[in-house]
Amino acid sequence: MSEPPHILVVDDHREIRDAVTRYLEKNGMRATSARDAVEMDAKLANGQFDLIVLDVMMPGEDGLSVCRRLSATGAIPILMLTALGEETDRIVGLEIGADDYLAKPFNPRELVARIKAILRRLTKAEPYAGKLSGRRIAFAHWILDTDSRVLTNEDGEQIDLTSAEFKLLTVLLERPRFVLSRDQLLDLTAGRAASVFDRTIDNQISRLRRKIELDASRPRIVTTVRGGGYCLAADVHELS
Amino acid sequence: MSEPPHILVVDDHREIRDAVTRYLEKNGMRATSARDAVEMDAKLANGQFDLIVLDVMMPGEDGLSVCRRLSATGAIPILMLTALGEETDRIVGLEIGADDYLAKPFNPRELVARIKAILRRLTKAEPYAGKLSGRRIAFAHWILDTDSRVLTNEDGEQIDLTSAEFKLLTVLLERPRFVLSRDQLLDLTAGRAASVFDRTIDNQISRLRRKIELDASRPRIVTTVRGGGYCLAADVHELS
DNA sequence: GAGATTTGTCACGAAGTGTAACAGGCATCG
DNA sequence: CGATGCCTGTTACACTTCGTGACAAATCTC
Repeated sequence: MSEPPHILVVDDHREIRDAVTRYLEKNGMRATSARDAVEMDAKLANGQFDLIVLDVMMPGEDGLSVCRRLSATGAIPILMLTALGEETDRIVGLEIGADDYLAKPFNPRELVARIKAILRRLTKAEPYAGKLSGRRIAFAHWILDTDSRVLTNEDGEQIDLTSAEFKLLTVLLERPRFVLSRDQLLDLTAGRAASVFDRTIDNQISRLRRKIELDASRPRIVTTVRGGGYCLAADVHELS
Repeated sequence: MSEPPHILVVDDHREIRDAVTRYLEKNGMRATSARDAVEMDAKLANGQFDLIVLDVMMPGEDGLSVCRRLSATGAIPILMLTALGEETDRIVGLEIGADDYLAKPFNPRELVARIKAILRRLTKAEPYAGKLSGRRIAFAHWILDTDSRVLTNEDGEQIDLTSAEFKLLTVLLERPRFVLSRDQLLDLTAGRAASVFDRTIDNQISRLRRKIELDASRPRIVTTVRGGGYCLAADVHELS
């Protein structure tokens, strides 16, 4: 989530929708709103969202049903808005699948805090080395220990990687033989967007090659795709 | 938990304590109250409680500190009460260990709902690897005895840790492979916020490495994440 | 309360990273 | 085939972030 998180606000009351989206935007998030379940589905189909703020009481398909439906796939976290009444107990009680809920009337500040808490919980759940954490990954003539960030070759020679090099290599290793643009790499490694003439990735690739290629002037492991980006050109497999 | 759950309410305001305990009892729970951390400790020592409702702002040891202390053992779930202000973000941001929080002024009904939610969550899904409760923790080539604060390696060699080193190591061991910022580390170990150019954590990391790393100049157990913080890069498991 | 140990702060050198600049390579077009 | 312009690799350098020795303050021990 390098970009500001994108929140979809689903509520049938115009005032609430507007107030919430405005407040979220004021707090550095992007916000889109939908009036009901149908509109929500349409927007979900098109855009990429990080979280849904969902009102329970809605005409048409109600919030509980929507929540059940969405959480079945587990694809997107949900924060429910409820009128403080019987429903609260039900939402909490039934494990509908919402990640949190907030009773109306609520303090917008708390809404933001809880949204952030959910997002943080989710992103934080990912350890530093990503999916490869705690493993040993073999590729080309190297074995990477994703804990200690050390590369070992067949001769037992060891090379330490810096944080940036390690992160870059990890991102590549997770997608072998797949071309990643500089933009994607920068996003995936540093979580930021590239400025116009950004040579950061080129440089890091250069530094990485110096460490892992047999002949850095003729790279075989991390290859350049002209006009495209870079690509890890090797088989990758995990060791026990 | 076949018996009604027993809740300990810790708040320095008499009215809140009384109102909350009354409300909890009306909802089928047992409730006991404590005025401050000292009284809380006394009651904890005697009775058996299922959950603590803990106010952040208290004279004497404050709620954050108490929470940190209690959650280190992981023995009892905590719901924090906060004035909606700066602290909310901090509580949510740092992994203080609270299971949920509620902003004042709150609806008592919501308090009950959240308490029930926590209790339900806990009785249901136990397998949470985060907190360490065992007294012998194995990681890398070491075994840490959390009672005596002694590290033992495979050769039987023993190393004493100072309390700061021990606390730091413990905090890291509870979150293997997660990057913790200096701010978080300082907060979690010492319970204070970092001043602008605070090198306290750097130093403690340095001292810890000297004791636990094979080659302190090339750390493999506690790795540095540039711009991020530090990370425990090893498997951690409790022994018996 | 003196001495030992532990901990926090300062300072400075070392290492890592981003940006700019430039050089060389490759493609396109005439 | 040569000129032109874009893309990439690499060096150099500035700037930031880290590691750690030294010392002072705080804490513990006896």
